[in-house]
Amino acid sequence: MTRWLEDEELRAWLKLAGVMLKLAPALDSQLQRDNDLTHFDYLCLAMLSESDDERTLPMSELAGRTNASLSRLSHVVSKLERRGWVQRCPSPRSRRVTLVRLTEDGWQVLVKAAPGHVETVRELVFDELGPEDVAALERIAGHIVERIEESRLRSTC
Amino acid sequence: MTRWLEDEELRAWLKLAGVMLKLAPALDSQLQRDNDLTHFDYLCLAMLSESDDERTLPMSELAGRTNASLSRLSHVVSKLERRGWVQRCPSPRSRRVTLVRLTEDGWQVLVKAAPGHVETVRELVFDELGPEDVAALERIAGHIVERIEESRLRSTC
DNA sequence: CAGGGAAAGTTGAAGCATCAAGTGTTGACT
DNA sequence: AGTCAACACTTGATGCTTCAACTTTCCCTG
Repeated sequence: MTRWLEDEELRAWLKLAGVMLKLAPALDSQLQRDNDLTHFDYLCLAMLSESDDERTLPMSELAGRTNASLSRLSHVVSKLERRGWVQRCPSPRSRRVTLVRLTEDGWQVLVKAAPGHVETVRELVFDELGPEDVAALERIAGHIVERIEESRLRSTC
Repeated sequence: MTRWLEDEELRAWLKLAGVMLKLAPALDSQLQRDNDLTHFDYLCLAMLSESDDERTLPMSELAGRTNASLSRLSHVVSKLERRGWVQRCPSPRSRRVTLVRLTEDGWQVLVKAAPGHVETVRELVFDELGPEDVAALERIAGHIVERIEESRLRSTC
């Protein structure tokens, strides 16, 4: 008794799949070429830079803000730490959380990479998109993200 | 002289990034668990099944329809061929194209996997999305995909 | 028709992501 | 005070993706 997708839905779905399959590689490719960074690397640095306290966040918090699993984040933080852009340190609050801090070098890398990345995002997404489209995009994407989170909750209970 | 993103744009962008980072893994996870398939594996089988002639397509055509590089596709087709779900054969038209054909076994796998996958897509994306949202999604996603393709053209010329 | 360049595909290596299993830590309940 | 489940990670193995290099085949242009 499967409810198949309507024509309209199917077309929208194929386009959305196209975005998933093409946008991430496109962003990766620009950042990799110009700054030897993954889009996910960039996100980590950016989220740390925007945290209030000393550019520092607990692993789980950073995982939440970057939409990543703790495992994925741990591997990436190790890489960034090897490059000296980030530093792990114990939390004074609890011995099971480890804090990640953006170093000065990491901040410089971010400052250097940001303009090109933002330019790419503008070019691929926002240029020629009217304000009502931006609003619709935020609404729809937000809705999808919420549904995914709800569904994860349901499956782990 | 970087034109940074407006507040509205930034919020929309973070949500869209969330979709990229969460939706693909969510789809992969369901298909992997229930059918030992990647979302990209599924797309390949599905695109072959919908081709007119004998469930057969040239590699490049399939790469186009699945938004993948030829290299990525080649590796995946090798895997699917090992499992007996797909078969490579030479094209009668030209000796440099290789055709990929969906086998009966591959068709059965697709038939078995489809309901669960469609159900997941409904649950994560389309349920509770009005018709005008679906239309907006198609329009916006289509726009982004176009811009990515244009930008690839520009950079290879 | 000869050569050169582009197109179609394959391959191997390197880097990423995911999964499952592990360690230590904490809070809650008895 | 002791136990036990849940939390916050980390690690190593496996599989997937990308990248660069390569082969074949085709087309075009002089």
